[in-house]
Amino acid sequence: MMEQIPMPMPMCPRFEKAVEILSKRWTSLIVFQLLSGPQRFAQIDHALPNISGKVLSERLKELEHEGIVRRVVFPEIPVRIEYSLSEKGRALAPIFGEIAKWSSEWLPAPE
Amino acid sequence: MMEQIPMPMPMCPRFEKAVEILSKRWTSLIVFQLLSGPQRFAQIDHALPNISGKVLSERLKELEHEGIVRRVVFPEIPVRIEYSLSEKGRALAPIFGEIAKWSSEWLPAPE
DNA sequence: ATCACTTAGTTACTTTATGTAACTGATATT
DNA sequence: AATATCAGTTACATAAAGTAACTAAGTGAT
Repeated sequence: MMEQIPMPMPMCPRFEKAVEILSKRWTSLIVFQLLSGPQRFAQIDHALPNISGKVLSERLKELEHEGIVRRVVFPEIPVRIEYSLSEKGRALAPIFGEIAKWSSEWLPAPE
Repeated sequence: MMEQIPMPMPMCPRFEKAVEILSKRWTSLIVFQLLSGPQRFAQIDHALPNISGKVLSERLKELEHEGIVRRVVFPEIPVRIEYSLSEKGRALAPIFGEIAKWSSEWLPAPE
């Protein structure tokens, strides 16, 4: 007998896309790190101690492509490159605010 | 010469843990799906059309272990197993609210 | 001139995570 | 007896991420 499986509500594609962006490994932490201001490659790399340069470089490209991160080249010697959040990127801040609230309410404090 | 890299603020470990949970592939979508009420394995599987049974089963175990998802066995024939969110899990709702807001403001609507 | 050092990455290679399809076992329907 | 259900598991293949060495253009030290 065919059992009735309730037809699922199709998910909003924009919401799905947002989740896809945010739940790619490292993306959220990179954006969160950039919320504290423009930073250079090595700075971000050091702030997120276990990320590899390879993946950081991939993620920054993807985020730039999404219009969330800006990349500005200062032709000094040696070259200086600054990564920062666009308005679209800064608009993600309230999401992190809610994550912070949830984590402080529901996750155990480390001794 | 050793250049001064500003010492990064160490990230709050609870916040980091929350991001780790939420940014594991599929986790967010599973939790979001369960926000609409208790559901069985096959229902969740059908609602998230590209997830494999294997990974769904892994994620549900992890989320149960985190205390976010509850698993209740009804010893009917065939057995019925219901997955639902705990209070800790339902408390994640505001995060999804903010993601929804951001996505409707900043992501292009599909034609 | 040569060596060491900088920045912002890239390359080749390895390990881990995820996807795919077939399969399980207890029971029911046809 | 064959087929179906549910809630998964298993073996195998592919994709993603981690690791360490390397690059180019230039500076400063020896």
